[in-house]
Amino acid sequence: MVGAWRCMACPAKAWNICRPLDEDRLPELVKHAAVHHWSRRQMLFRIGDPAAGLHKITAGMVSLSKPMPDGRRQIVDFLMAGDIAGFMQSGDRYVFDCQAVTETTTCSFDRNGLSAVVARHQGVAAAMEKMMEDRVMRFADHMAAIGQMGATARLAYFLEWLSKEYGKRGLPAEPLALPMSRTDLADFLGLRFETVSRSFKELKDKHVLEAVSSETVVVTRSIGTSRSGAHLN
Amino acid sequence: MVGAWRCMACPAKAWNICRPLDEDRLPELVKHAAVHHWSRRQMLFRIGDPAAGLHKITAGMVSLSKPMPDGRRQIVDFLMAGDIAGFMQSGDRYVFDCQAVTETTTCSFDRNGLSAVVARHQGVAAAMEKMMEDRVMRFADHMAAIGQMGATARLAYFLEWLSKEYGKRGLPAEPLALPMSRTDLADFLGLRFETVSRSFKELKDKHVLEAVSSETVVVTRSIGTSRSGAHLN
DNA sequence: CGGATGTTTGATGCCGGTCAACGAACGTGG
DNA sequence: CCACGTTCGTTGACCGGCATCAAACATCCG
Repeated sequence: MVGAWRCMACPAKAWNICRPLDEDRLPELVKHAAVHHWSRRQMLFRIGDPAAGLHKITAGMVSLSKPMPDGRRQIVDFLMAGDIAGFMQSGDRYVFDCQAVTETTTCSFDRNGLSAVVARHQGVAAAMEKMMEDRVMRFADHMAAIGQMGATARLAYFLEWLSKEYGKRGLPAEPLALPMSRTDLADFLGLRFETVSRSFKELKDKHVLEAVSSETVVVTRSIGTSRSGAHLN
Repeated sequence: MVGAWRCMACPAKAWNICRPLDEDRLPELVKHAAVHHWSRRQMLFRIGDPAAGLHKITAGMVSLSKPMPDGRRQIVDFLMAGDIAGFMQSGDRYVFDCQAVTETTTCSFDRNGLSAVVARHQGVAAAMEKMMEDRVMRFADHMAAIGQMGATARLAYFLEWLSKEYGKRGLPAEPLALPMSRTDLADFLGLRFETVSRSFKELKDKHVLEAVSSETVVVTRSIGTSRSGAHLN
């Protein structure tokens, strides 16, 4: 349970379901919410778990993934401040694994409570719908990247996306923080972690990137227009 | 414009937006609809076109795809009887290319007219939402297949999916019709058409398939459990 | 029949997967 | 504080799967 006064300081207040609610209405939503904190690698939920609630990320990053029968996994998305994890469900079960990539705080909503708010506020319902649409389009883009691009181009596409996401949230994109491991990145891009590492090297050699550290880089040339690695695959 | 009496014979009546409407309510929806016919390879709409309407497929098959800057394309989905193309939009523009794979007939709805019906009927709104959810999950599955599976496993996964889709619609799944070209299949699976052809051969050699013709096969062994080609990639 | 289109099959090469070794960063315990 | 183990990222060597280039074949249709 959260006091609505807290929301005024919440960095995710300006996004999706909270955005359309003014100070008077916010308590309706907030009374169904609780702040949670998750440590690195902790699972927020697993595929097949009863879909207890939705987690709106207020800080940090989580991954959504599908495990494969042979132990591999496909990370389908990285979610950041303002995004909501767990609103996708089949029956009343979660359909993805959700794992904290960094230390993460969430504002977690009871499903039924949120449904009530959605039913009462057109703006909130529209926000939910828009999130779903955005996710479909994003999945399609990602699918196209994995299906059609070579390794280096996939990485470039990812860096460009990440940079934009940081920009939307007012986070610094230069240097660009890469909080996820090489393995996470590989599972996201449909590659092995060694290949991800080599692709970083190629971007550095082509002077598209400068490495500050293994988890921070500076993009020195516009990736989208440089067509870097676009000849691959 | 369609007479509601026609709907009684429509094979797609039992799906999504038409399903929740009884004979009395159907005309509300139908007055915004028009039957269209599309020939093989014809574009229903292109990415970036003003999103004029939604096309509910009553017979045939269409592909949804994203063109890449270098001329390649990623087919993100094949839609069949009962599915709706064109409800995904960014602003008021279509976000995919939609092309007829086979001769196709659609029942096409004016967007504003449909919106009015959606606003008035909870069942129709729920149907739209469910379609969106299903698409997200399907895209995630497809992404995982492309990202994690080898060529032959991807093909097997596709055949299994197609078989199920036919089953849902009461279409014969044995023999299994493959109306799309090898190129379409390649664009869907993130492969080249030669590789698709070779993967078919491998499935035949492993006695998972029997080829009736190049566009009709018989699945002789359960693909899902055979783990065919699952060792690849 | 001849041309266009689509599928199969072969030969070859390269991208990325696999296996392995090494180094950097970090935490723990002596 | 340093020795040690663990985890993660990098780099190298090698190889296999898929792309590429090419040719033969099948099917359809004017």
